[in-house]
Amino acid sequence: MPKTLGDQRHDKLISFLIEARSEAGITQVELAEKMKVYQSLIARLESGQRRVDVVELIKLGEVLGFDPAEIVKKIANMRG
Amino acid sequence: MPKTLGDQRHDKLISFLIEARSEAGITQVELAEKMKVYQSLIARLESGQRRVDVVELIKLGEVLGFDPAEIVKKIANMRG
DNA sequence: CAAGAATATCTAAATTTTAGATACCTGTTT
DNA sequence: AAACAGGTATCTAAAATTTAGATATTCTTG
Repeated sequence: MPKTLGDQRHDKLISFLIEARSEAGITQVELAEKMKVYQSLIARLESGQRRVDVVELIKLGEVLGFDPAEIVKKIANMRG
Repeated sequence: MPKTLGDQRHDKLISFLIEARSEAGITQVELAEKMKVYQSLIARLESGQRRVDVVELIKLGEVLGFDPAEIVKKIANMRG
């Protein structure tokens, strides 16, 4: 298992991303298409088996319509 | 070379991180110690050969004393 | 220019990520 | 209840990335 994983903040990030996709009303397959990756990758991402890099978070924000800085602010205030 | 690399936003992120360490007045070795990684890893990071994950950015903010949300906001407003 | 500090580069091993296939739900239709 | 469908999760092997550690290079500053 990757390293940053298991960190509370990573978990929070993940649940935020899942929520964001849900609110955007699109499926993993659709999100994958827009991000030009495979659905299995999105599944792994959302199940916390993969880290999210900063630029990727920004891209996800563009696709799903959320403000990446917002979520960073939220999770930054948690204890690791 | 990693994927997100070469992205303008990644480059901007990197230069911000370098600047932040410089302002914090610590060396790569010291930063590495605080982050519990090797100096070579910090060097790779700062030379843009490695992605920065979201939780890592937050930790860097804690160690170097910057607001991670701030930098995300800044670079999010650039074109990829 | 020498000495030391700081940063960069290299390599091989370890870890992680990926595509692609396939399996697993959870409804729904017949 | 069986067959189907849409959506998500899991598996595997290959590809890509990351890492530690060693070593080299590049500053500084006396």
